[in-house]
Amino acid sequence: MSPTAKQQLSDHIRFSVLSMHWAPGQDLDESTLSVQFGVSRTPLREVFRDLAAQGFLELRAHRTARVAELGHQTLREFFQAAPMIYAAISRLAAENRHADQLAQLSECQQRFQQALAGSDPIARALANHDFHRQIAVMANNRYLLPSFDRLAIDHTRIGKTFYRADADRESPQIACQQHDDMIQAITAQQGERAGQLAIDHWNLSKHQFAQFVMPEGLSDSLGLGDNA
Amino acid sequence: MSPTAKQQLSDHIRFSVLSMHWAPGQDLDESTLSVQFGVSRTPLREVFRDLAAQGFLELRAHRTARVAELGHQTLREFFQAAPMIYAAISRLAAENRHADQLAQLSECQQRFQQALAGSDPIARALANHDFHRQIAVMANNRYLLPSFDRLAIDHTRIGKTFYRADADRESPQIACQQHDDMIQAITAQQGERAGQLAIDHWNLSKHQFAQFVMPEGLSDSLGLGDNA
DNA sequence: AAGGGCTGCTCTGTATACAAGTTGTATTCA
DNA sequence: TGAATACAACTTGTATACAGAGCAGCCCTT
Repeated sequence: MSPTAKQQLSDHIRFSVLSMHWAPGQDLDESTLSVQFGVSRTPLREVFRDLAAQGFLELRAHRTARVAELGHQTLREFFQAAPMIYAAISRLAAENRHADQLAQLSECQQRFQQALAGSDPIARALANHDFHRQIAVMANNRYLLPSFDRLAIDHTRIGKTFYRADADRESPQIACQQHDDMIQAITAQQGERAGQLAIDHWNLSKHQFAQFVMPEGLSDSLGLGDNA
Repeated sequence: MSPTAKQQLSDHIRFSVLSMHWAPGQDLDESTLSVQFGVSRTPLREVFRDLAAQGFLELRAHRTARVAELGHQTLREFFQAAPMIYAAISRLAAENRHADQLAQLSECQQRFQQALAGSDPIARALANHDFHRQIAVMANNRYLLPSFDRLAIDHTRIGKTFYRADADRESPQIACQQHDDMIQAITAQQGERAGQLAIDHWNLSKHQFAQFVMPEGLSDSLGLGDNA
C-alpha cells in the first residue's frame, strides 16, 4: 500500500462531501472504497472514524457509514452557532496570528479570486472554504477549531445547496472585498474590527440563503434577522 | 468478548484522564490495555481514535498514544475560549431545553451536592463535570458540543491541578448556589440570565485558579481580569 | 390476503498474523 | 573518550480471516 493512500482516501471523501458530490445521508460502502483505494478495511475504518469526528460522516453501530445529514434541525443549530464562532475565530486570528501565516492567507485569497474568475462553483466554494479555515488556524485555539470545522463543512454544503448562477451577481465581489478587509484587520491585529467584519461577512452569506423559499416558519426560527 | 468491554475501556480511560490519575503527556501502552480489558488491539485503537477526537488523548503517527498535554499554550487557549462557549451553551440550554431534560439536570445537581458533602475531591470534580455536560446536551447544538467537551475535559483537569483542601472553604457552596440559579434560569427559559450566570460561575472558577502563583507573566496573558 | 416469524445473505465488528517503522544499545572509528 | 552508525528488540500500522448482527425475502399461519 502506498504511504499516501490513506491521505488520498481521506481527501477524496472530504472533497466528495464538501462538493455535495455525495449527498447528505448517502451510504458509503467499506469494501468498495477499500478496493478502490487499495487499502484494507482496517485503515479505511480509521479514516471513517476520523472524518466522523470532524463532522463529515456519521457512524452508527452495526450500520453502514453515512455522509452527515443536513436537515432542518441541523440548519437550525447551524444558524444559532455560526455567527458567534465566526466572530470569535476572526477576533482571535487578529490577536494571535503569527507574521509568517499572513502570506499563506493572502495566497488563499488569491486562489479564491482566481476561482471567482473561473466558472466552476465548486472550485469557488472550496477556495472560500480554505480561506476561512486558514483564518481559523491563525486563531490558534484548539478548543474552537473543532466547532469551526463542523460549521465550515456544513456552510460549504449549504452554500452549494442554495447556489444559483442567475442571482447575486455582485455578491461574490462583495465577499471578495470583505476578505481583503479581513486580511487587513488581521494583519493590523485589530481584533474587534476583525470580529465585526466576520459578522458582516456572515450576514452577506445569510442574505443569500434567505433569498430562497424556506419551509413554512423556518425562516423565522433560523434567526435570519441581522446579527450586527 | 463482552459486548460492553469497549465501553468499559472507554470509560476507564476517560475516568483516568479526568481524575488526573493519568498525568498529561503520559504514554499509553496498547498491548497492556488490550489484555487488561480483554479486547484485541483493533477495537482498542478505535477507542483511542474516538477519545483523541474528543480531546482526551493525542495520537501521533508511529508513536505511542498519550494523554492530552496541558501546558502553557493549552491554558492560554483555554482561558480565551471558555467564557464565551460556556455563556453560549448556557444561553442556548435555556432557549432549547426540553421539559423532560430538566429532571435529569436536577439529578446531576443532587449528585453534586452529595459529592460536596463527601470528602472525595475527584468525585466532586466528576459530579460537577456531569452537571455542566448535561447543560451542554440541553443546549442541543452539535456544532458547539465538541468545543464544550474539550473545554470541560481540561477544566476538570485544571481544577484538579489547582485544588487545595485548605482554601476556598466557601467556594463550593457558592458554586452550588450558582448551579441552582442556573437550573432556575434554564427552567424559566431565561437565556440572557443563564448566560450571565455562566459568566459568574466562570469567574468564581477562575478566581480559584488565580489564587495560585502563575509562571511569570502568565497571569496577565491568560486574561484573568473579570469577564463580566 | 395480510401480518408475523423464520431463514439465508450481506455487511459490520473483532481477532490474529504479518509488515514496517522507531527507539535504544552496543560497537567501532576518529 | 566521544560520537556516529549499524543492529536488534519492540511498538505501531496493515491485511486477512472469521464471528456476529442487521435486513430482506419468503413461507407459513390466521
